[in-house]
Amino acid sequence: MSTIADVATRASVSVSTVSNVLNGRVERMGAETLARVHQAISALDYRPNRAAQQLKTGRTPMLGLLVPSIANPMYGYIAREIETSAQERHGHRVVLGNTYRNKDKETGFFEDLVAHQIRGVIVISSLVDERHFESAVRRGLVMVSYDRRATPGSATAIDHVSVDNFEAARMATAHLVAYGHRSLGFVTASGRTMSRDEKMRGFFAATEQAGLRASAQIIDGSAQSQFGDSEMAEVGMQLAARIAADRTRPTGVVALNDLLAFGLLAGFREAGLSVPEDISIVGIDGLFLSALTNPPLSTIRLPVPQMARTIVERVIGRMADPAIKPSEFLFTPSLIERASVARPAKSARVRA
Amino acid sequence: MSTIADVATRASVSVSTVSNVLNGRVERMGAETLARVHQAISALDYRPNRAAQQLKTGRTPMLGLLVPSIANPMYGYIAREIETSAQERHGHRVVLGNTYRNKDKETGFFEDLVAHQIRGVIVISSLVDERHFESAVRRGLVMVSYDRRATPGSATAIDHVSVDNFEAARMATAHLVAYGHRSLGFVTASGRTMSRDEKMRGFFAATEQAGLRASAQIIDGSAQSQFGDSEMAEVGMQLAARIAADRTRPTGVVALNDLLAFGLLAGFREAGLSVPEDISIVGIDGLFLSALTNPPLSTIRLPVPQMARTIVERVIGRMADPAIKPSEFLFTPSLIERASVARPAKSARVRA
DNA sequence: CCTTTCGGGTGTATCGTTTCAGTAAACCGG
DNA sequence: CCGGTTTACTGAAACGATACACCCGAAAGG
Repeated sequence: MSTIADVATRASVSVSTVSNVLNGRVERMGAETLARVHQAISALDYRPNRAAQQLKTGRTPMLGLLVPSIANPMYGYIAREIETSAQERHGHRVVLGNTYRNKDKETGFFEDLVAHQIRGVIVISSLVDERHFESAVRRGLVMVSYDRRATPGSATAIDHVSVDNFEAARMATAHLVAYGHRSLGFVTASGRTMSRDEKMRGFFAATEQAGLRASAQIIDGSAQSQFGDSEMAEVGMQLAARIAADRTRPTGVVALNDLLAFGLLAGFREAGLSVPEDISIVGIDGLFLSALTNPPLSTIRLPVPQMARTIVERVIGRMADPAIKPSEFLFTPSLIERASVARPAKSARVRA
Repeated sequence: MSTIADVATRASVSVSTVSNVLNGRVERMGAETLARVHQAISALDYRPNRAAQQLKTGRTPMLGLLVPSIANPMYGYIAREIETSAQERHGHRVVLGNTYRNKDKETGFFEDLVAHQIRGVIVISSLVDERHFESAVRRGLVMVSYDRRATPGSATAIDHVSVDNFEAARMATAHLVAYGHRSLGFVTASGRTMSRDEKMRGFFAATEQAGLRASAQIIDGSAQSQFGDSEMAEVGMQLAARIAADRTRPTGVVALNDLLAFGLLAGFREAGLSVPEDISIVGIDGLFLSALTNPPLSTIRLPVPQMARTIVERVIGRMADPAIKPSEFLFTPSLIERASVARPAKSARVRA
């Protein structure tokens, strides 16, 4: 591998000069010198050593990206958009880590980032407790968090970009109400995250407004582990069995997310219930897979590409200019109507 | 951030001594000195600057991981296993890149890795042409490739670990044959990759052995883009429509992969065909999602965690010892019987 | 008592950049 | 033709670790 010194020698200039052209400081440089340097660079196929640059400048064009599990299709989707945006629009590479929603893993990742002098990190959907985030920020990380709102009251140094989860659940619930459902459920995994809490509030707000609050219920199931890929679908299957066995079950449910809805779909089928004839379901996320289920899943789509772009712009922007204050970005979801929602059966309507 | 010099000062020793304890060269060190150094390290909460270490040693505990699209659940699954194994078992972080099966993106990623002095890279499922791989290897990368066999004849410097794709397709086909199917199809996306070619060979081998070669057919559809997540499912839907319209259609098909099978499932339903009554499907991959489809998909499971572990061991191992020769690792898949395969209908059997 | 050996450390060049102060030559107005 | 600017570069000190060569005092050997 050739170094900047090799280039300098070959172009018969000083190392400084080569460095100057490398960094675009060419305003007052002789045209011929410039040409010689360029010529030497390409002749030697020279690329600056990032480690050396980084040691000197304290910067490196990399970002950290923390997800609960990259095997979860939703996180995979977001990660793809983030990586692509970071790379194509900002020339940054992405270091990925699975956290399995484990605090120690998160902390360990932050420490490694700091050791590598990677200053920007994107954290996807995590635990309610974010104290270890704050300490990472104090160590110099510029952090943006997806899918959790700022902790109210605490002046945080973290950007938050997320979908309006309250609104997402509200829309999903309202959709069910519009189809004549009077007995509603919100199906969720146990374990609290910010986004789950908000969705529950949205669900209750919608039922309240429809005067259906009394019969509205939260149905939640425990996942042994919490990281949310196949686990999430399994919870859905178990919960479907439980719901099917319940004689006073809701006629329509909104699922915490599409993956849980997939499990519900499978579980209801197994229990002999058909969707949407016996029970309606609406998911949240808008995974491409939701178009493929049987029946196709009605769901709430999140504007993932836009969110990803915002996320990346924020980290990079704040790294470049520390004066920028962290803030909160809320995106509006939209309803995709498909075939998992129908009017409730007459018997059910009577029962309710 | 404190440096090694700060630690040295605080412990009243030289930097060399601190460096020695950092690197485990403590055999002939005074117990008390050692204690003082440790004490200073934790008092200052010191961590070595990776950039400096890297500049000096030329190493960095990172790996590159290239996938066509991390939004594809199969690649997400593999990526999760790889990252976890690299991190937990070898202390390496993973830099992720989406290639969209684009040669320039791949090349660009390799160049960035070289610039960052990251010497190990894992490449998932790529184009048939691997000349740019060889040139990356010449630039010093230690590469292991997943899901493509070594190009026969060319002495390559790349490890190949993959599933026995021939066997996977053969098993899938044989499963259909065992259920009495006499008219078989292999459904694939257009665009050649190594693994696709092998699966086709396996399909033909199985039909041949069953004396069904004459009626066995390849059914392929073009994807506009090639990176394979929602695209792949869309191809499946289109192909399902085409197959449904064909009066001499096969009674059983094996799909290139589970995602394609999902598309097929949705497409057949839309076309009014039911699975497995009207047509049987078997997928390949064994995604957790395949258990959730309606009907649950019979498929060929790949031993992903084992493969991931092997992949990571190979990169890290070969980075540590350049004397290790690259080689090829083939894993055996296994059949998961679920409900998307049944005996063909009588009418179909007559027709065949 | 002098020389080796060895335990326990230390000094410093080096990795490949960046950056800022410095400088030599050219230019320019008076 | 002189002093001051400008232009076009150059020199060298960092950045934070590593590692090789070296060193010093005490014990061992003869």
